[in-house]
Amino acid sequence: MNLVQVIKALSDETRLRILNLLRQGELCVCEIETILGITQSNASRHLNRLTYARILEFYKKAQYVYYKLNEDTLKRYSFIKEILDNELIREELYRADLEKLRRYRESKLSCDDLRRNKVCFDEENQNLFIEQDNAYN
Amino acid sequence: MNLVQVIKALSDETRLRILNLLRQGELCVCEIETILGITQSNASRHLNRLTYARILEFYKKAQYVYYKLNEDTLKRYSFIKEILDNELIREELYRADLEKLRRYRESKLSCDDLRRNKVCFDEENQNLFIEQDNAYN
DNA sequence: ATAATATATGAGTATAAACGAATATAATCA
DNA sequence: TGATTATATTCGTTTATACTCATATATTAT
Repeated sequence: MNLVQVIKALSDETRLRILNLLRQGELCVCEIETILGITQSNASRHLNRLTYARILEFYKKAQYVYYKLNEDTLKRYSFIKEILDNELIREELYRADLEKLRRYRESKLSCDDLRRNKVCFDEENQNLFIEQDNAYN
Repeated sequence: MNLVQVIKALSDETRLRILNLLRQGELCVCEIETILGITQSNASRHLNRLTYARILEFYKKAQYVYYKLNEDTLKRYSFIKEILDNELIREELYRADLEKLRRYRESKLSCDDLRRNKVCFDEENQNLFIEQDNAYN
């Protein structure tokens, strides 16, 4: 892994959004999907790319895969830390994502709830809302 | 210009090589081409891209266009400075380019000489060599 | 064992990026 | 003025990237 490859791994908005979330602590794939409003396969692919560049690492627990920042890599490439700590916060998009994450955590809902109850984020007011299970789900 | 766009501008090896050279001071396009061994149109395009991202700026003097780092942008995005100051030097490719630049400057040849005499860099020993003008050039 | 769920991956498509060759433009020199 | 030179740009091609939909895999729950 050389410098250009690391920078390329950072040069995508969705991947920066993922790193922005994971800066607050580990998350499983379905949490990332839901908070960012992206498809499952898209989330998986971006997570894979960041892992390949060693910017992320993961561990499996039950049926979930938890991703988190690879601290060794952040130490080695201090400019990544600089971006995460000082640049992301300057743009509204990333601040809004953090707000969604905060509300999700505040709700005390689990990843299971997210899927079972089809929890979504209302794009207008950023609030969590829950569609209860019904026969057609 | 937002964060992703700046990072994308940095996510190419040739552009990093250009920035690496310009860290040592301004250069005109033909000097960059020759030292990096890339085509004129390629050099021009990458310089344009870096200028569009405000990482570079330029001024014209006679028939030449001189490019240099935009210090305001480097102050604003300190991670760029971090990359230029601490990361490039770690990889052989960029160190070799700096050595070519040093030899070029040591030779006291001008940009005019570079072109008129078809100065090239021998890729094996990194030395400058000069093909004298002749009727077939 | 079977069904359900979380995640990864394959296939196809659309878009972006990088490049070389040729041409256009603008400045200089003879 | 006409030729030369430095740089930018256009065009066509190739490769890389991002995305969706569908399917595969693996784990859990019943």
